[in-house]
Amino acid sequence: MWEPQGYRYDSRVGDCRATDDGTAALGDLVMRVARTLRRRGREALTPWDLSPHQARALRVVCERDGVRLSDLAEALRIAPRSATEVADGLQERGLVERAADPGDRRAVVLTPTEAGRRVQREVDDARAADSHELFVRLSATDRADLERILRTLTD
Amino acid sequence: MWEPQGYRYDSRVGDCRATDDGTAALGDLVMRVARTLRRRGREALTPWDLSPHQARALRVVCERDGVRLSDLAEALRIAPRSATEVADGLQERGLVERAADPGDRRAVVLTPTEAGRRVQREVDDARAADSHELFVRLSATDRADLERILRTLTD
DNA sequence: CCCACACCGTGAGGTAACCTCAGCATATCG
DNA sequence: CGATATGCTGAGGTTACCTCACGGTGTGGG
Repeated sequence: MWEPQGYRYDSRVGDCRATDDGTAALGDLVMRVARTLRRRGREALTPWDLSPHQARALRVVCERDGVRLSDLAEALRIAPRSATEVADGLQERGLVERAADPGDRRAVVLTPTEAGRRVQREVDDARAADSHELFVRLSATDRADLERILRTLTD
Repeated sequence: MWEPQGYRYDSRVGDCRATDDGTAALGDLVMRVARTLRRRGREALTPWDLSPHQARALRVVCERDGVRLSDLAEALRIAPRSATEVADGLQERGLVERAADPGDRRAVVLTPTEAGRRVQREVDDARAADSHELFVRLSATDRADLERILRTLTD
């Protein structure tokens, strides 16, 4: 019985070796939690039939309220050409609109439609609810500790 | 100036909303650290020209010391057919060997070659060193707290 | 002023890593 | 012993990337 659901780049793995001081297991643990988050995030997106990338693109478009395709590519860390395709997908779904940049007639700016803005809000709420559901099991002090510790790891 | 290096499914994002109790930011933080780990893990793999998936497959083969293709597929959470291709890649590099399963002549078992075992050990060491390098910045108590907290999130 | 040059988005076409389906060889069970 | 299930793989499709080339547009030096 095989079911597709899974995606690539998991990296949750087994145990570590003797010489270790626990740091290897930490990496695996983080990856494991991240995998859970990613899976749930993907599932949370299905009602809108959006890929994670599309959701991210929509978020960028809504946040900056008008993005040039090349800027979107940079934000998404994909090649400029690929941003065209992401924009196509969002436009097909009626979530963004293409318009000529008044300041530079070569450029195309993506702006959110009303539907796009609404979907973005709903997706954001769903994501927050999902994250909440996972982390609410921690005590308040654990949450604070976790945040502090993770923050020292990201700078 | 565009450089490919990046891969998909990042999901490190901006801030959360007012109604929130910090749980949303926690999700983003975890994803962020995970992204760092994944990137570094990928970079650590380049000397052997292995994809993350191949490294994972090699690990499974070495751990279980002889895996049927269908079991590998299950471990990797990919379709059985796709395991054939992963095995092809590893075999081309001389890291695993195909052999008929003595107990079931339909099945093919993958066994690590000597080179495969060595590479697996080296990759594992590199990964451990990498994880160490990241987490060693934390105090011992922070590391213990982090491990404990993450463990309560994975059950 | 204009022309070489850089930059914008996109068509064309390629690749990697998945997938499903069909088919052959083998196992298993009534 | 035949029906049915299982294990691997060839053939071919999909998706999400990529590079290259091109036409339309800005820009700075002669």
